[in-house]
Amino acid sequence: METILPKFDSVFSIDCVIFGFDEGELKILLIERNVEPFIDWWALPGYLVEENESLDHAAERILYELTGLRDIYMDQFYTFGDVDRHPQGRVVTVAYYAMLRLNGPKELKPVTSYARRAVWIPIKDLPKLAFDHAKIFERGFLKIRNKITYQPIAFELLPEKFTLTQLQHLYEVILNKSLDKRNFRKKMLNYGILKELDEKQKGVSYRAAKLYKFDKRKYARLFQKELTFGK
Amino acid sequence: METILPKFDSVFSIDCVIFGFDEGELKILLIERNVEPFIDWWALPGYLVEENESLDHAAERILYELTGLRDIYMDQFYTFGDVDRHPQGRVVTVAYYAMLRLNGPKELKPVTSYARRAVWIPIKDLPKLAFDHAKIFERGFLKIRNKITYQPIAFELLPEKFTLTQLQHLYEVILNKSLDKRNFRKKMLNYGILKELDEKQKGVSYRAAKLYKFDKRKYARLFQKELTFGK
DNA sequence: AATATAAGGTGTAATTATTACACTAAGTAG
DNA sequence: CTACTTAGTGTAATAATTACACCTTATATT
Repeated sequence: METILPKFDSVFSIDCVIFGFDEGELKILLIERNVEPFIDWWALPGYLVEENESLDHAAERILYELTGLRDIYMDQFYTFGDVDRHPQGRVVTVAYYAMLRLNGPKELKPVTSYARRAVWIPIKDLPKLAFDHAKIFERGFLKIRNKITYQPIAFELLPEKFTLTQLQHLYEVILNKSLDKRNFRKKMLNYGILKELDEKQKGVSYRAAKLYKFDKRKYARLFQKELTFGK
Repeated sequence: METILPKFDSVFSIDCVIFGFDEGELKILLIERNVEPFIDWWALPGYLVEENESLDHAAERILYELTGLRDIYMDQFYTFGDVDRHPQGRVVTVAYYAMLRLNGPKELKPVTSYARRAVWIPIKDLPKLAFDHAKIFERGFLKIRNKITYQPIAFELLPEKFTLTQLQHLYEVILNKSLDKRNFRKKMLNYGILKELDEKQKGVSYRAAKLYKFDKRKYARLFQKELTFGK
C-alpha cells in the first residue's frame, strides 16, 4: 500500500443517490448548488469528507444535513476517480445510495451552506447534473435495479404499512417492466417476509386493499438468498 | 459535492486482490513489504494513486508492476475509509480484484520499491496481513463468490483450453461446496458459452478429457443474465 | 335503492429449471 | 491382459416460473 504521506494535494468527497418513492414515481433528492463550481446547477447531495470521520459517517452526515433523518439504510456502491472530474483539482468521490420513505414536504431546506435547496425529482425527468453526477446516478440506479431482484430492499421505500399493489408498482417502476399480478403476489407471499395486518387502506374511493407489514426477522433469514423476477 | 480544495492532507491508494488458480487451489498474490509502516509484513499489492492517473489506471499499473501483465480483467469492488486504517495519516483505499491465468513462476520479482517480493499464496493459509487488508481480502472474496453464480468470470482463471472437470473444480473451490458432475456439465454446456475442441488433454496418466474453450461472443450475450448454482 | 366504477383478490395448467442419483467407457500403467 | 483412474452419460421426481381471466367488494353517482 502506502509509504510516505501525502504525495500531492488531493481530497475526497461523498455523493449520495437518495431514492424515494412517491405518487407512484421513483425520485431522487437533488440539490441546487450555491457555490462554485457549477453554481446554480443541480447536483447530487454530497460534500467533502471531514478529517476525522469515516466514509460511512460522512455519508450519513450528508443525508442528515439534508433531510434531518438518521439511521437510514445506505450502501456504498462505487468510487469515481477520473482525473478531470472536478474542475478545481483532484477529487475522488465515493458514491452511496440510500432509500427513504417519502412523506415529508417535496422541497427541503437543507442545513448546509453549499445547497440553496433540495428537491425530490422524478428520475424520468432529471435535469442536467453537475460534475459527473449523471454517470454516478446511472450507476446507482443500475445497482438498485440489480439488487432488488435478489434482496427485498424495496421495503425501505414504502410506508410501514402498504398494499401489495403498491409494492408491485414499486417493483415495476424500478425494473421498468410490468409484472403479473397473480404471480407477483404468489411469489411475494411465499417468501414469508410479509405480515398480513387486520387493517385496510383508508380514504380510497374504491374497494380498500389489505395492508401488509414487512417482517424484518424473516427478512434477515432470506438475506443472502437470491430472488429473481420474470414477466 | 465539493467547494474549496483541499481541506486537509489526505491521500488515496489502490489495493488489489489478485486471484489465481493453480494446482487445484485458489490463491492470491501477496507482497512482502519493504517499507514502513508494516515493514516485513505480508500485504495486498497496492500503492498510492498518482496525481495524473485515474483509479482504474492506477490499479492496472500496480498489477503491471507486479506481474508484467496488462489488459487483465479488473473490477473495483469497495472503498475503505476508516479514519485509523493507516497509522501515518488519512488514507482512503479503493479496492480492486483481478483474476489471472497462473502459469508463470510462483514467486515474482516485482519492479516496485515497496515490495521485496510477491508470492502466490493459497487463500486457505493466508498469513496475517498489514493494515485492514484481511478485511479487504474478505470482501473481495465474497464479491467473486457472489459474482461467479451469475457471471462466468471463472474463465479468467483457467488456461485457454481446459477440461470440464477443471472448470467444475474451480467452481467448487470458489463456492466451497461440491457440485454434481452431471448437473454441472449439463448446465455449463447449456449456456452455450463453451466451444468443444478436437483436442484432448495430454500427459495425464489416465483417460484424457476433452478440452474446451471459452466462447467470448456468446458470453457477451449472456452477460447480464443471472445464472445460479445449486448442489 | 340501484347501478356504475375501479381496484382487490384469486387458481390452474403448461413449461422450464433444478435436483438426485450410478454405471459404463476409455485410456494409462504395470 | 488386468487393474486403476478419471471421463462421460440419462432419466425421473420435484420445484419454480410463466401465462392467463373472472368474480368480489367497496365507493360514488344517480
